[in-house]
Amino acid sequence: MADLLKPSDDRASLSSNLSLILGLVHEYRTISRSEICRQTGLTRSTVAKLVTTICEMGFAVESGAEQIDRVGRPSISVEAASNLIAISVHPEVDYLEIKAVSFNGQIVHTEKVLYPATVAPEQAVRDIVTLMNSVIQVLEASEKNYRILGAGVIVPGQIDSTTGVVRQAPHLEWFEFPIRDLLSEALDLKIIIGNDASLGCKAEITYGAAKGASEVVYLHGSSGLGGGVYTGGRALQGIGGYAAELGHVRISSLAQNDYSGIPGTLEALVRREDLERVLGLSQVSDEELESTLLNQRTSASTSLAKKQLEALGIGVANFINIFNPEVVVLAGFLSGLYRFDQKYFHEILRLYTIPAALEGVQVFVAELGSNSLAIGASELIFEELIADPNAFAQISKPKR
Amino acid sequence: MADLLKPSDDRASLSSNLSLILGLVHEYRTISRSEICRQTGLTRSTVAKLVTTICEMGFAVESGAEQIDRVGRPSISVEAASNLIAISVHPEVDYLEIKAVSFNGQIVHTEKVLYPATVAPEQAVRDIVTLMNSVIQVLEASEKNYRILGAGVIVPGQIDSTTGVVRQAPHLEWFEFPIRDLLSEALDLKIIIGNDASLGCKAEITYGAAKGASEVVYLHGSSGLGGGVYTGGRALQGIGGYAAELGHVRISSLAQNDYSGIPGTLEALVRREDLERVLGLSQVSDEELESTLLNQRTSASTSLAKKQLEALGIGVANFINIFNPEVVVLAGFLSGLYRFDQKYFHEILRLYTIPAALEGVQVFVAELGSNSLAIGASELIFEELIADPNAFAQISKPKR
DNA sequence: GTGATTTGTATGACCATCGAACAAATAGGG
DNA sequence: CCCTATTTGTTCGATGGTCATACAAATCAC
Repeated sequence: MADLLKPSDDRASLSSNLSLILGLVHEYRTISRSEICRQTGLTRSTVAKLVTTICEMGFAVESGAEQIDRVGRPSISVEAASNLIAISVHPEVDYLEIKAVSFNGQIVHTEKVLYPATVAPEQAVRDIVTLMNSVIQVLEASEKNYRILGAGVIVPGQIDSTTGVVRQAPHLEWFEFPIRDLLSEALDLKIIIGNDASLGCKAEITYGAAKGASEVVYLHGSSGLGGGVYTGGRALQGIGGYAAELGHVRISSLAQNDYSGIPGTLEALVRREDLERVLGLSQVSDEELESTLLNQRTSASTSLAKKQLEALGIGVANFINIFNPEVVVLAGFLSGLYRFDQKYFHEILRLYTIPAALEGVQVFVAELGSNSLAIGASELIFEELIADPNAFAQISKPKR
Repeated sequence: MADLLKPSDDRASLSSNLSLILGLVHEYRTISRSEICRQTGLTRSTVAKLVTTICEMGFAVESGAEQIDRVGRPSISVEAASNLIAISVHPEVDYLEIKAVSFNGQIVHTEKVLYPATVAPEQAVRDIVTLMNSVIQVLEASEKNYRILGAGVIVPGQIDSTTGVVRQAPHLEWFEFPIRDLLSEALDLKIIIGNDASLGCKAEITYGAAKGASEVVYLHGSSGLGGGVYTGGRALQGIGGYAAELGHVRISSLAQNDYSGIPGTLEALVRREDLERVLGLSQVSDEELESTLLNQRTSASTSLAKKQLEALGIGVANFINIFNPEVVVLAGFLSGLYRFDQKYFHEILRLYTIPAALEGVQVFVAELGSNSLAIGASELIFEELIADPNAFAQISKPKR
């Protein structure tokens, strides 16, 4: 049970209709007041009052009416503020990338550093701090009156989001590293960390291939194989936040290990590097890998791709039986693998799923490109804003 | 997005604090007003008013103070009404059982019919109607002023709960059978159908081994192998309600099929009938099976049990990686299998899980015995009452 | 222009909840 | 046995978010 439930807030994140509307404004970037009425079921008077509040708080602006061509008085448009910024921080094996994302979904600034070799986490933190300071300087120098709300860190590995500790990120070789506190101390900024695949999933649901879906299984293939799951419109967290480790699900009796040392798992059987090797590639982008895979089919590459597709299909079939999702999103190099032979993939699904669970499922490739993770990371911060706008309001509203 | 969101109701089931309190009363059977204040965070005045409303509606009664031995004025106890009844209906291969469950959790009446052979679904419906009428008659003859709110049907198979259709129940040999509408028409009663394992899971979470846990994986082994999952305190449904088919998750490359024709799944590898055969038993209860398994260990039975335990362990390990649950509940004959060699089972878990996901997990055997499913089915009805008490209030409250 | 339609605005009313003040009921100590 | 501290129930006025109503404004179609 909820130990201490304050009067008006329900257990969910949307404490009030203020949050509800603010969320809509953020989601749609710009939305008319009448549309807000329709979506929320609130009356015009209530919406008017709440929208005014949101604008007074500086989270949105009312602009002149937009849509025409319809009978009736045109409705006022509400636009998400463009000066509210959440920063996404993405440390990877061979680079460090920082992007500034505005509340209305624009990437307003990007900085990137390439790493020739793996760096220790302490060094990475130092690099993040210098790069962040540079970003902050640029933003503050602008005339647009930017306001930085916080930063979301994209971690390719298992994290404890409540403590802000990276538990293990095998590729980065980070283990039990308290990155959140280190960063928030050094930068005096709200920091939230998130798993890379979960953030990609969040972004695809909010703005991409799975837009609006409430039951989503997302699989992201890069060097490893990560996953994200939404059920009932909420991210699958688990008790410690380690849920949705879909790459480490065992689907075969084979002895081949994955990066976490578990044999016969999806990650052990569907490997980007094996595809690269059989195609004679190395260090290529997902797009290059895909085009080579699709256009230069050899018997060796076809055989491998089909083997991987079968494994992927069995894995996805399991997830369909488990989650009965509305949408399955394949991201990273999995998009290309899927496009290699969609028909075969769907055959595998039919073979290994309960018919009832399969029937509503749609399989999509990811839509959002390189900004997907950054947008997901920015949502970490913006979700907090939306859940409790008052905490972020600059001008404290006059008491009475 | 919620299409039409009425002012005060949030998207969750708990529309108001009235529901919140009614849910507490139901969960605790009897709870003091001061305890309600603590649990909800509402003020005494508000709780007083809401509790009065609940009592006026006939869903609870206020009895004299109970607890003593503490300083201060003793708090008034609120008891869930004992005359509100939800009926559970359980058609199985070899029997049909109906139980009447009161709002305060008592089984007030039971009727059971044995089936020598499988019956057609149409015949089963006729039997249910006659048996239900008998139950209704008994209850109405009582002086306790029983009020039947509806019936929950326990289905051992896949169902569409929104349409009330049994999609496929292989053991019963029921396919695409609209049992809800047939029953509600014949009985003029609210009918809700649920999957057996999901209902068992619900019961164990509300009153059993997983009490109070929000992230639970439940596995029930009988003739087949069913599952139930709770995440974020809510049942995993999926888009069509077919989620949590944990028995049909493939974990091995073996060719052995399960009841749904999928090879290498948990259900195909962990089979009650195989255990019975190796022990020279047939048609025994779970308790008998367990005691024989534990006390008469032969090399053949040990080898089989260990093989099954390994398969079960791999399956559960997968679910741990996927859900990062707080509690795993093993029910049916799986309890006995687990008790056969817990240590071995946990070794398997360590082998096939991500350490971070495993660390918070507790494995329990089911606590509730034969009434578990009936209680889960009754919850189907009582949850509706709790979500919208006004719809069930007999005396329409005076308008002003 | 006129009417129909849709939306914004202003105002009063409603209702759930809070907060404060007081009464009631208990335990423990002198 | 009375007094105090503590906890809870009760009452009543205040608050604040939302609704409903009436009216004004802005657009289209004729």
